[in-house]
Amino acid sequence: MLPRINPTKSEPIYIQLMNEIKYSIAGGMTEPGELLPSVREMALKLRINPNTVARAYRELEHEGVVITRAGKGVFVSEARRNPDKRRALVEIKNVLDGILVDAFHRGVSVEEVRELLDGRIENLNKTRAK
Amino acid sequence: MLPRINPTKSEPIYIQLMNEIKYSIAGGMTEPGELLPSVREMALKLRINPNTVARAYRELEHEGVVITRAGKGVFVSEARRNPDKRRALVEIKNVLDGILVDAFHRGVSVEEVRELLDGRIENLNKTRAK
Amino acid sequence: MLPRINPTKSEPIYIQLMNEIKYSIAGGMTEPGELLPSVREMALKLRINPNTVARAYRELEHEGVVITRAGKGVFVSEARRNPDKRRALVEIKNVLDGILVDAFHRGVSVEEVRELLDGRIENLNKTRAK
Amino acid sequence: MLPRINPTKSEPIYIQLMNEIKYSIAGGMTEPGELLPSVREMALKLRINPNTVARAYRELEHEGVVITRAGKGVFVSEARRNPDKRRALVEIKNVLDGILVDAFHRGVSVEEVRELLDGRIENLNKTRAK
DNA sequence: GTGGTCTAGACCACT
DNA sequence: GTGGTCTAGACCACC
Repeated sequence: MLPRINPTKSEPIYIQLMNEIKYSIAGGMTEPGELLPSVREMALKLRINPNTVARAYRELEHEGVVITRAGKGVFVSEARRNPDKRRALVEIKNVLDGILVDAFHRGVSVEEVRELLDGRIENLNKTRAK
Repeated sequence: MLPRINPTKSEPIYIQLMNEIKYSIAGGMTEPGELLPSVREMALKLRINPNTVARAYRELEHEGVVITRAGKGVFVSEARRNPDKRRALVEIKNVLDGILVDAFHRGVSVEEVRELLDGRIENLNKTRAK
Repeated sequence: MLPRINPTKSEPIYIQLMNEIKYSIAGGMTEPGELLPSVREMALKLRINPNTVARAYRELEHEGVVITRAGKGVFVSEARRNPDKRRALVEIKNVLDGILVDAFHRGVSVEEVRELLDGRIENLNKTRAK
Repeated sequence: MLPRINPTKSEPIYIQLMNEIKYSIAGGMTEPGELLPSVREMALKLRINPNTVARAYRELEHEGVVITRAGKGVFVSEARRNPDKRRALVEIKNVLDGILVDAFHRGVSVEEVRELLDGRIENLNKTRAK
C-alpha cells in the first residue's frame, strides 16, 4: 500500500491519493476491514502535508469507502454503503463521451478506445487474481 | 451550434464550451472550414462574458482545433495538426483506469462499463450519420 | 513578383505583403525604379482585399521603400531615404536577443543559430547573383 | 528577477513578461526548480494587473517553461519537455530572413548583422558566467 | 464587423 | 498564503 503521488500534476494531491487507495481496493490489493496507514505515517512516506492525507481520508469516509474509529485508525469499509447507481451510470457516461471526443481530436479511433478499455479491464482483473 | 453550458457545475465554463465545440466537430455537426459564432455572439447566446468565450477559443486554437483570422472570425481547422498519438493513448488509458475503479466503488461492473462505451460510440456515430 | 501570403498566420496580411516586397527588393529580384503591380491587380492575384494591398503600399511609402505617382502607379524607390541606422541597429539587436532566448528554450544552440544565419546570408546573396 | 516592462510598446505586456522570464532562465540568472514571484507580488512590483501576470505564467506553463503547483506557486521547469527542434529551426530561419531583409532596407549590411549576433551571444553568456 | 489586450475587483479551491 | 475563474467594461488593430 504505497500510493504514487505526482505533486506536479494539476490534479489535487488529495484526489490522487483517494484514487490510489480506491484503485488498491478495487484491485483487491487492499481488503475490506484492513487498517490503512495512519495520517502521519502516510504523510511521511509520501512526503506530503498531513493535512492533505487527512483530507483524503475524510472524503473517502464521506464516500463510504473507509471508516475512521477514534483512537483506532482508518479502516476499509466492510459493507458498501448503498451507492446511487443511476447517478454513477450517468456520470460514467459523461466521462466516456469526453474520452471519445478527446480521442477523435487526437487521432485515436473508437475501436482503439474499445481495445484500450478491454486491456485495462484485463489488467485490473489480473491484479485481483493475485 | 448552440452549446449547453451549466454555470453551476464545478467544471470551468470555458472548458465546458471547449468540450461542446469539440463534441460538435467529432460528431460531424460542425465541419472543417466552418465559421464559428463570433465571440460576442456566442457570449450573448450563452449569457456568459465575452472574455470567457475568447478564452475557450484561444485554448482551442492552441490545441489546433480552430484557427482564428483577425478581423474575420474563428474557423474550424481544415487540416489536423499531427497529434502525438502515443501520448494520447497513455492519457486515455489512465482515464479509463480511473473510470473502472470509480465504477467498482459505485456498484457498476466492468461489463456495464463496456456496454456504456458501446452505447456512447453508437450515439456519436448517429449524430455523424445525419 | 508574386508574393506568398498565408492568411491563416497571425501576422497581419499587409505586413506579410510588405515583407515579401522588401525581400524581393533586397534579393535583387525587383529593382529600383521598377513599377509594382497595381493595387487591384495585386489584390486579384493574391485573392485578398484591395484595401489590404493599399495599406501595404502606403506603409512601404512611409518607410521610403516605394514611391506612388498619382495616375502612374507605385514604383520602387531609386534613392534610399537616409535611414536612422542607429535605431535600426538597436531594433535588430533586440530581435536577435529574442531569437537566442527562444532558441535556448527549444533546444537550439547558439552555434546552430550562427550557422543558420550564415546559411540565410548565403541564400540571399544567391538570389541576388541571378 | 525583476523584469522590465514597457507598457507603451505595442508588444503585449504578457508577452514582454514571458520573454523577460525566458531571458532570465536562458541567461542562467533564474535556475530550474526556482520559485518565481507570486502572481500578486509580480503584479505589484511591475504595477500591472494580476490577470496579466497570470496570463504570462499560464502561457509559459503551456510552453513547458514553468510548472504551477496549486497553492504552492510557480516554479521553473526542471526537465525540458522534448521540443520539436526541426520546427524550431524552420521558424528561426524565417525570423533571420526577416532580419536580413529589414537590415538591407535600413542600411545595415549582413556583416554588421553577423557582428551584432556575435555580440548578443557574448552578452548572454556573460550573464550566465556570473 | 472581427478578435486581442488590459484593468478592476470578486469568489473559489488547494496547501 | 497560493493560483484559477469569471464578470464588467474600455481600448486597439485588422479587414
